[in-house]
Amino acid sequence: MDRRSNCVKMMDMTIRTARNTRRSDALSRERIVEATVEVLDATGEAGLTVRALTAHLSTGRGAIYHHVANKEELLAAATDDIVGRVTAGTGDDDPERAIRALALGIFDAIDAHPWVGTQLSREPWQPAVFRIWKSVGSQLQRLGVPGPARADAGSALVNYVLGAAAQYAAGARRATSDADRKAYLETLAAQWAQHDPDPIVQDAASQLREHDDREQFRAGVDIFLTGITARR
Amino acid sequence: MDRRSNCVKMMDMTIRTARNTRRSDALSRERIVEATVEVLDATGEAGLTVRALTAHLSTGRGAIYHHVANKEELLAAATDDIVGRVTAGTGDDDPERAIRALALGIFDAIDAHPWVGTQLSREPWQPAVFRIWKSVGSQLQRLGVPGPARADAGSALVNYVLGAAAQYAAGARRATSDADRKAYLETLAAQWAQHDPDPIVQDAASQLREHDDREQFRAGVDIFLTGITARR
DNA sequence: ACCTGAACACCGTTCAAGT
DNA sequence: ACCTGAACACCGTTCAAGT
Repeated sequence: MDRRSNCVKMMDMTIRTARNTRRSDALSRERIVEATVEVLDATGEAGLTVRALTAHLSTGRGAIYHHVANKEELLAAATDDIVGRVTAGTGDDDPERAIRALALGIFDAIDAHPWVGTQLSREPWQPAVFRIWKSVGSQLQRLGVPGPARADAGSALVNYVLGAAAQYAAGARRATSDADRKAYLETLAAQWAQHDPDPIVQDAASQLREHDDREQFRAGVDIFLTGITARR
Repeated sequence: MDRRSNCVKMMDMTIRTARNTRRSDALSRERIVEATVEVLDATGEAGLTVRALTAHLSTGRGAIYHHVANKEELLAAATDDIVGRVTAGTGDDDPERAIRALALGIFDAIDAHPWVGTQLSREPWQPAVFRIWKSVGSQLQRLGVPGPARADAGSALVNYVLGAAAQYAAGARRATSDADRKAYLETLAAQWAQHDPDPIVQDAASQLREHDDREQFRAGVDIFLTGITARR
């Protein structure tokens, strides 16, 4: 990591000396957000420090404050970057299929970038969450859900997606590989079963061992869609 | 605050001198968790620092580490304290009404203690979340939802409740009074409406101005229950 | 205008020293 | 055994000084 960032720094210096111009990757809000995503993906939420970020960008600690107000804005911008790619890609003709695709798209984005799940449920009025509201709202309109009911339906669906996002993200953070994840759930199920003799818990523990997060998430979307269309 | 904590310290000293015994409020995990709730309620999540907590307890910074492993455990224990009171109080005969009461109980607890909402969606395997899972699971069983479907239904409902919890908590954190909250939503709706001419957004902005968080949350629970019973 | 990096005002946690 | 508080290894953010 240190080796690599020194190497990048040397390349920049060469370019600057040769052309005698501004370095080609001069700081910009865009470049900073891109670097933020890189640092978050590589080292997780705890790894995103201003020191780590500015080292990755080969610049001084204060430099980023010329382009973003603070770390919170940085996290919101990085999250919007990822979510923007998801909401841009849902062009299905059938509104119900479009909603499913949107929800699963967000699930998969969080699987790839767990920090997105944590960030989404932290601040309701950030751009990324606004994007999700807007997407869900327009599909519900196309589905024929009328005005006031649409607000309730949208709220239910968005809150479900964000809630699941945060929970699954925490799991993905804890166990990176599939094997780790399975072992972790196994231990947890055993703990539950040992801790509490209640048949509900015994049953839940055995379900936990063999459950598939993505399938369970999909089933939840179906339940809400059923609830929405049943009262249309 | 400083005045008050000095006063408490002096009282303790008097008691100790007079009786020549251990001070009456000797540290214990229970007392520490109680103090944590007090500090969180008074100053919010950002206000809970080990320094503030140990000052409130009139003790040294390191003292709490004899009773809890770290700050994360402290937050989980404080959250479990609040959620435990909610799950203990739902004894309705009708399982559907019991689910509604549980969900609204958690909503109200978060309204009173916004930090609970944030904490609940941060760590899926903490005691407080386990409590919620267990409560929901047993009511769904009484509702007649069979094994595998019950896991999907439980996951959907818990994720919805936790997602809504985090979103509303963030709102409650930002605006304490009802008037503040209304003014804030007003400003936000105006920003949306100005920022984006899309009719979906215009419509959502006007809904936002007059919407009631608690009613919307309740509507979401209804949508979910409809979805569950429609496929039973 | 933009960047640098030392300085500031904080954190959570540890641990030798006390009782 | 339990508590104390200085010390440690960090944070995010600011700002005078540079280019």
